[in-house]
Amino acid sequence: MEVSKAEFAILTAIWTRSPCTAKDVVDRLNEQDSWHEKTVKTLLGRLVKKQAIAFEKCSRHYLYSPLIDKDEYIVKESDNFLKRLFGGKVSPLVASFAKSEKLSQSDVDELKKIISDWEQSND
Amino acid sequence: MEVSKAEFAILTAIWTRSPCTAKDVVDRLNEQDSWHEKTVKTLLGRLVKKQAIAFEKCSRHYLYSPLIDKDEYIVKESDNFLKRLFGGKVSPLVASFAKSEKLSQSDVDELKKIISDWEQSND
DNA sequence: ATTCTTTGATTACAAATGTAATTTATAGAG
DNA sequence: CTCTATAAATTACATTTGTAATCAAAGAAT
Repeated sequence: MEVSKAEFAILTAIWTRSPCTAKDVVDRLNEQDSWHEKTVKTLLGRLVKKQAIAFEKCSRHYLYSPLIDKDEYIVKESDNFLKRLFGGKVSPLVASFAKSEKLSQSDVDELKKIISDWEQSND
Repeated sequence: MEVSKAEFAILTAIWTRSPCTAKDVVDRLNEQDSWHEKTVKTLLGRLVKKQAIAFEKCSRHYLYSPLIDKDEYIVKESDNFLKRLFGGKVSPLVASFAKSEKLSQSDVDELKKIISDWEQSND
């Protein structure tokens, strides 16, 4: 199942805290960018149709909840992306970032931590 | 400037070796997947219109070349992707991969190499 | 109970995308 | 010099996407 970029933004807002109303989603999104309420409603409908989210009626308004797991979805998306651009591996992406001076010391520190944790659990 | 996924596949084939003919692109793509010649021609046309590639006539057929730099484009795309899904940083992506058991020993080795190179040039 | 207001449902619509078929021009064959 | 095969240009068309406006139903206010 595929969600578009705009739909993904909606989904992210729902992942943040759910169940939530359409209004909640609009408000949450508008902390960052400006979304028209009608647009958000449309996208919520599309996400429901795609079975990415579900809703339950609560008197006059709906409460939306995710049907797909955030981590799972994000890993799948990342995997697709890496396949398209980097032969499916993370390191070429990191290398590319390093090469274009987009790695900070804190990025590197975090990477080192991730690696040491990985090594810890892979002995 | 934006290129779609299908257009990106074409562009990648052109980056591999250029200048090259439409036929070259089709052949190169068909080593992996199956692309219809007409589809490839359409996409070449769209890439020309977007000024992502250029062509020069060589008697009856065209020779295509990229107008945008591969590394630059890939970094920009990666940056956009990371912004959308990971707050713009690489480490959360790597962490996500680690968590879902998608990191191999060789990936980790490569990451360590990238990090040590980075530290070398950032003292 | 009737009207207003809010919220979900339906409809709209252009641009982008994937996927090709048809038309046209032209280099090469005879 | 004419005909044909091939490559590029043009046209096609359904689907997806972004972005809303309009329609309809159901509580809330009076």
